Amino acid sequence: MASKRVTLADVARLAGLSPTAASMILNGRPDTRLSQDAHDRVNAAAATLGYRPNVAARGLRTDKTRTIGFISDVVATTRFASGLIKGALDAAEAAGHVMLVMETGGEPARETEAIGAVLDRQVDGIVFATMRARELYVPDLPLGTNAVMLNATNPNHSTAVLPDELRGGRDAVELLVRAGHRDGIALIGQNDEVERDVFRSATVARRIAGIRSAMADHDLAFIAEQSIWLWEPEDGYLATKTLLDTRDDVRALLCMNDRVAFGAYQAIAERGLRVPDDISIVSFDNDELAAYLRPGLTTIALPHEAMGRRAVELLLHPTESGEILVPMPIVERHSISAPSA
Amino acid sequence: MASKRVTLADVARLAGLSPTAASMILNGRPDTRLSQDAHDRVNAAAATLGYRPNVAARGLRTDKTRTIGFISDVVATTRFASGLIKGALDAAEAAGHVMLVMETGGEPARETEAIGAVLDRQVDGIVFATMRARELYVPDLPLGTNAVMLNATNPNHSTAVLPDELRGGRDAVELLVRAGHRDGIALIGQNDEVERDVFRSATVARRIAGIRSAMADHDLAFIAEQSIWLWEPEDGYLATKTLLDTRDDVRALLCMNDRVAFGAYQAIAERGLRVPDDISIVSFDNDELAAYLRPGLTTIALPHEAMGRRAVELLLHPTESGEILVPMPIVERHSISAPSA
DNA sequence: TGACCTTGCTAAATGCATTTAGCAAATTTC
DNA sequence: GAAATTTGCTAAATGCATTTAGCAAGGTCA
Repeated sequence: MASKRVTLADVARLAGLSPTAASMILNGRPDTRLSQDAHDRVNAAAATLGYRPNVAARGLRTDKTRTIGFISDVVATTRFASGLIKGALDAAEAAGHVMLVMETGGEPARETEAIGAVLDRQVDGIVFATMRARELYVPDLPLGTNAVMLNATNPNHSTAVLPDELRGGRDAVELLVRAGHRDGIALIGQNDEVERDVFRSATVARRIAGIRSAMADHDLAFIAEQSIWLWEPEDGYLATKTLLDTRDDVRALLCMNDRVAFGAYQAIAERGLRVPDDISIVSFDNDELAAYLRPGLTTIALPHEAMGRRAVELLLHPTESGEILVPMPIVERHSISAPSA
Repeated sequence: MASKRVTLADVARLAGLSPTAASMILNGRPDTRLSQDAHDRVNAAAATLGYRPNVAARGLRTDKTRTIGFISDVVATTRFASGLIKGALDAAEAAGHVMLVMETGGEPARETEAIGAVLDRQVDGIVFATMRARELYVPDLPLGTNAVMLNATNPNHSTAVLPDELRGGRDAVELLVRAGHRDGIALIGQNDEVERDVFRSATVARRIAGIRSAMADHDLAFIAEQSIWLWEPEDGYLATKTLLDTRDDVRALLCMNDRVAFGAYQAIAERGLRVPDDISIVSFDNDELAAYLRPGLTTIALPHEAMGRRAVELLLHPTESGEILVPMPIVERHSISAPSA
């Protein structure tokens, strides 16, 4: 039959002391005047019995549960941003916390329910994450609940961990320029809606702002901008196909993400051209696809894991607030070469 | 200032009744003899105050927390199997439970720690998941803790949710046969280690067993078997390239997974051949890649979400035990056609 | 009218760890 | 040697919901 749980009282009894003493010793209370002998006896007793404090009972008293809530729209669900969870999980584990994961599909009702559910379990804080960085609706939280936004922003909760897209956008252009590209650069995935922000993402607008500012700094202009609404492989394929139908002076493609670049590869191959000899490509995200492509795709990575980690660290130790910008690593593979003469 | 939590006592006071009455009414106890009037007053009071039971306090008493533990090696982490989590999360939400997610990287020490952590939080049950279905080491659990294996097996915990790979393997062959393929079928990804099982996966051995049995039923034989160790795009590319170098009668490829098939597409395109006109391809997993490929890849899907859902349902309502085989859906896209004459 | 139910409700115990208040013995201080 | 500290430890309260045991008022049966 199920062996009963070992309680603090059991430990105290075995050590020949009161639960009070046992509690103080096991929690390492500093000012206590308990003897060394008492310490030894309690520690020994706890060890022999394999004592583990009941988190519920402790939480009832202290309001701390070493548990954090991770509420996201579709992060866990989708393969795109699962790095956010991984990073958060790592940081939580490192801090001796566990994570309650919830998905709301972005629906306000489920979101409210999710917040209630984690609050009922007295979480020490909540991370709100979104897949595509955007302004997130967050119902009022009881005062004193701390929260951090992950890949999201919200007017009521200023601490937000975001990728440094402005810098990332600049880096993508720099990569091309440094390889010698000046003419024949086209942009695939430009999108007014995105530039005007809001709908899709709070940060992708910055990506393109970075791109444009770096282009301007180098006195360059795109020879074409293929605007597409969705950024899936199919869209990238079509846009690139159209582009190649129209012009024959394309030497480099700046794709708004790796899935678009994936489609661009297909269109380029179909035309009998080669990456990077005929056309260089640089892109964003460092999706798993980027490594699978032949040749490997050079891309500016979305630092999902680092962001997830940072969010949890900030939740547990709020050392700074406001927008925390995490650098986007440059992942160089083989899709960029010097332009052919 | 932080508004105090509303407790059951508050509700009782407002309703002019004892906490006992309030508790019984809110929990819908059947045999109670409390008046309709009392019911109404308590419900009204709970509603006006926005009362939410403290899960820790309740758990202390009842040992039920409406929380389940999801312990995996690298499932959350990796994009491959995130569907397992999604399905589990859905089922948990549907049952009014929340999920504590932990990742152990497959390390026994972290695994033991994770089990301790979720047990400390009095979870109602634990789902143990692995990315690649395999026999999973699970430290002893206190008796009475229920557990189900997800995409994994374990001698001590018989309830295991697995994909029906045997059937899936057969279906892949059927797809080819039904399209008219009899000759010129090659297998990419055969691997003795896998067939002998254990190391890689408890279920992939069944996949290939299914393939072989269906081939035998139709009196067919592979014209070639390219054995590869890893099943990544690069490996599939190389294996297919080698195959095409050796023979020119290849009409159909049975790839052990979509990443291998992805590599096969690359090798086929490089040779100036076309899918499916020159070579049909069928594969396994229904990785996101499968939809991105041109033409779309027909594949036997790993039913991750359905599996995750099933595992949680079984954990909460153990209606059956042993191996629960979840069917692998056939996802038909455009990589199979009748063999050219 | 007295024994026995019902009905409608509540007091108090319980689960477990933490924490406040404080007691008794030993030691120090003047 | 009496008063004041210090040392070492504990009783009891607390947080919150659930649950067992049982009470008082009104009704029924004979």
